Amino acid sequence: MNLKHSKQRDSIKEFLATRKDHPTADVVYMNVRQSFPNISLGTVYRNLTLLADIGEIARLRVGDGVDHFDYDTNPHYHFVCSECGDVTDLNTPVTNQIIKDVQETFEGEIKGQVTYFYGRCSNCIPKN
Amino acid sequence: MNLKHSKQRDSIKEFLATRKDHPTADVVYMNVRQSFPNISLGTVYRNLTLLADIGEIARLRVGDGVDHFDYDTNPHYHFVCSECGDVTDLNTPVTNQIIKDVQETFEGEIKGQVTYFYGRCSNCIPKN
DNA sequence: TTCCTTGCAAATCGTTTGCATAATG
DNA sequence: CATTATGCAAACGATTTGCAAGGAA
Repeated sequence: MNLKHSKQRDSIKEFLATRKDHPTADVVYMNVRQSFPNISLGTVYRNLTLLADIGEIARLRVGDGVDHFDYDTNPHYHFVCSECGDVTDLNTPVTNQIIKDVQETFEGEIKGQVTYFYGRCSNCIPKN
Repeated sequence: MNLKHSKQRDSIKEFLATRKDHPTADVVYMNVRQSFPNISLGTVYRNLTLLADIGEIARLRVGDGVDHFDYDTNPHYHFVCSECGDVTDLNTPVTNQIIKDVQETFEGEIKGQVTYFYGRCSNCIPKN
């Protein structure tokens, strides 16, 4: 894979690096547009896909029908608020034990695992 | 929610009950059409959504961009083959311990958890 | 007769892609 | 110069929805 430098791609990575939440392509687009008013959604999608493919960022499919992107590629759990849709990091360490357990009774080859937790985030729990 | 009987809905449930894999809406449509040649994709989607909402079936979002549906609503893990796309059940028991662990360090309210495993199924592993 | 359900088609949403042009190495 | 990246718009695939007609209680 032959890469060439691009200011747009840099800007997308930079933006992602500043966010601890997990923006969608559209959010990335809205924000990067402040530095590159002419950037197109297509370019944003192309670069997000490329960066995810080469492992510089992670694509998160949390089941809400929209892809989220994460600058942090270290394995960690995510929480998805069913009410506001926010995706946040959890700091419980990820274990591989479950993969070993499952592998024991499975004839295929398990390469990985995706887990996300859902519920109500603290902001969405009514305080009285 | 006020439900009325419908042959189409029955047929969709019946079909799902016979399958241990996890058909997509389109697959359900193709099959139910054998009994109801005039059924529309919209009706299939509407009923699958309805049945999932009232908890009679489960909607699986395994990250391949298409919703799968499962007649078995008991909590169990799923494996997704990255090569052929097949979704199969795993028989490793689901534990709630991980939820308790995560809840310890999380201010929100965790209601559930979704895990799927991916890799190569036995059919897709080359035999030499 | 009420109102839920259907079939049909059009609409929506997120994402991808073809193409001509611009930028990079 | 060779090739990758861009902007734009059109295309796409999965799913949803508006509407008038049909069916269940």
